[in-house]
Amino acid sequence: MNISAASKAAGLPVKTVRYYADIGLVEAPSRSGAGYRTYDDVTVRKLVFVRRSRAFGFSIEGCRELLSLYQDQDRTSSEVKRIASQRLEEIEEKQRELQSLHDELAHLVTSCRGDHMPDCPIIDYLG
Amino acid sequence: MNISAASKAAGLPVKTVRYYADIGLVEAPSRSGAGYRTYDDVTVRKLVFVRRSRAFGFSIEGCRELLSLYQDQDRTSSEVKRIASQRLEEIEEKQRELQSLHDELAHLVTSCRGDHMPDCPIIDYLG
DNA sequence: CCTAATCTCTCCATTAACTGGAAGGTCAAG
DNA sequence: CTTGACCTTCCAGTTAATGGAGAGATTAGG
Repeated sequence: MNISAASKAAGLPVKTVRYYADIGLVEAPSRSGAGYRTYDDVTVRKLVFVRRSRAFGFSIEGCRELLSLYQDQDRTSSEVKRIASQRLEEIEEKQRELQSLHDELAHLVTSCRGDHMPDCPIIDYLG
Repeated sequence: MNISAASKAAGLPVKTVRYYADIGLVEAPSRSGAGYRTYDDVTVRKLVFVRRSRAFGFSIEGCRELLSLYQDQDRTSSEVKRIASQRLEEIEEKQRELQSLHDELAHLVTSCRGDHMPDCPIIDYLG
């Protein structure tokens, strides 16, 4: 499988597929005579794994950790659960931040008349 | 006012204060004989303005735009409101994303037993 | 077999918004 | 006069890719 086929199979851009091998997130693929990367199904499955993990907002380092559990026959589900719970808490923290940001900004936007006059509670608040 | 005083007054790190002048977000401060930056109240107020705008998640370019409205006597509140509303929508979009992420991950975490066995619905989902 | 289009390669630069650190000059206190 | 705090510039690094140049490889059509 050349890189563009792997890219399609994994649902990731070609550049990203190369990048993930460059940083050692997945193993470097073997090369054809002309130096073309040749991907196998195992690596493609890891790429898919990384794509899904990234979609949950895991950092590359987090993906590295998850990948090693993915490949570890002796893992315990509690290890995985711990990592996922941690990420869940980060998401919840972010949600709280965003909520208060939202409420404050929404309040300001509501109180702004939005007319042709310069007076503006939003600007007043910021300044 | 030397940079550390301005930094404290603005509530921003010294490095950031320098940076904001470097990128032309606020005007470059005058210099003392020895080359020390000397800040005045007007610039400090703009730095505060930028800090608050950044806290709402406005990009530097967004801050630039807001700052120019801040200083524009002929602005209309509708311009400000438009920009703020736009940011509000971005926040809401982000909230929706985060919510579905949260729900999906929470579901997985809940369904994972978190014991000493390797079987794990989280890993299964990702792989 | 030739050519044009498509793939692929490597390497370098860029993005956003800072942050960290090195090497060195300045200033105020004791 | 020295110590320590403060200031300067410049360069590098952070995250996770992405864009592009320039060059080689492969494939499809004629």
